[in-house]
Amino acid sequence: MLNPSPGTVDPVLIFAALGDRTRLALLNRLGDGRARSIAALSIDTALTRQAITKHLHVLQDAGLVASLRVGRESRFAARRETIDEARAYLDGVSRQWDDALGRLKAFVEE
Amino acid sequence: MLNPSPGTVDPVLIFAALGDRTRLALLNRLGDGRARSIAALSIDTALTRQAITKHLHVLQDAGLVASLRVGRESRFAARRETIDEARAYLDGVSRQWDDALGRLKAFVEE
DNA sequence: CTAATGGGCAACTTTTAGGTTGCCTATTTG
DNA sequence: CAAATAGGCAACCTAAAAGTTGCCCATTAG
Repeated sequence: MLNPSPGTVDPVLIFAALGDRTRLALLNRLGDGRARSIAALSIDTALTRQAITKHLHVLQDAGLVASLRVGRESRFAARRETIDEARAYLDGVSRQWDDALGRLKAFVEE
Repeated sequence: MLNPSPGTVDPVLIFAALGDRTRLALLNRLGDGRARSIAALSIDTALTRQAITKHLHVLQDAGLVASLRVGRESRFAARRETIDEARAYLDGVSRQWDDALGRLKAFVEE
């Protein structure tokens, strides 16, 4: 039904997609669960429709949004799964680092 | 004692810093809590020492690592706080999206 | 004291990301 | 059907990122 359901995505891709102000703003707008057309997402932004289109594709490649063509418009909606995947990754990092006590001490000693 | 303790950092900066394979690898190596010199972090990587240095500075600007000069070497260590900040941000996004039920339905209706 | 090691700095090259313009096609709508 | 709307595609332009090389300075080791 939707476009890409890429099971699991490379965390680097996800973080890179999140590391841009415009895309983070798009994601936040889509965070209300409503699917929106490219045109709808392009108003209220200084950028051109094509720029927004590119950003949406980056988000889609990262699995953060999915698209569906409806008539002449293509609607984009946020995907929870991938945000959760990013969270899980950071949780893993955090957990790994938990075991690493005495990190500041390690600054001094060799 | 350490270099920058930037209270709170722009999420975009953090995600952008995480969105690079080399930097994510560096972070993972530092995730054991040991502080390492640039030279130490440069072996086992195809890149030059200067390239690694640049990546470390990007990580530092994002608050993900801190550095301390010890004699002739400068040691870098991971900072838990900023990873937690990123986690908190994603938690917020996730929580916002929780309220958004019927997202898929919204694909069909206007 | 003289190597050798660890880094900083700056200039430079190359690749990629962000963005624009122009044009063409498909779908609505009056 | 004609005009308007929504997008796709491709070429192009910049600016920033990633990486390199070269050189110089500080610190440590023989």
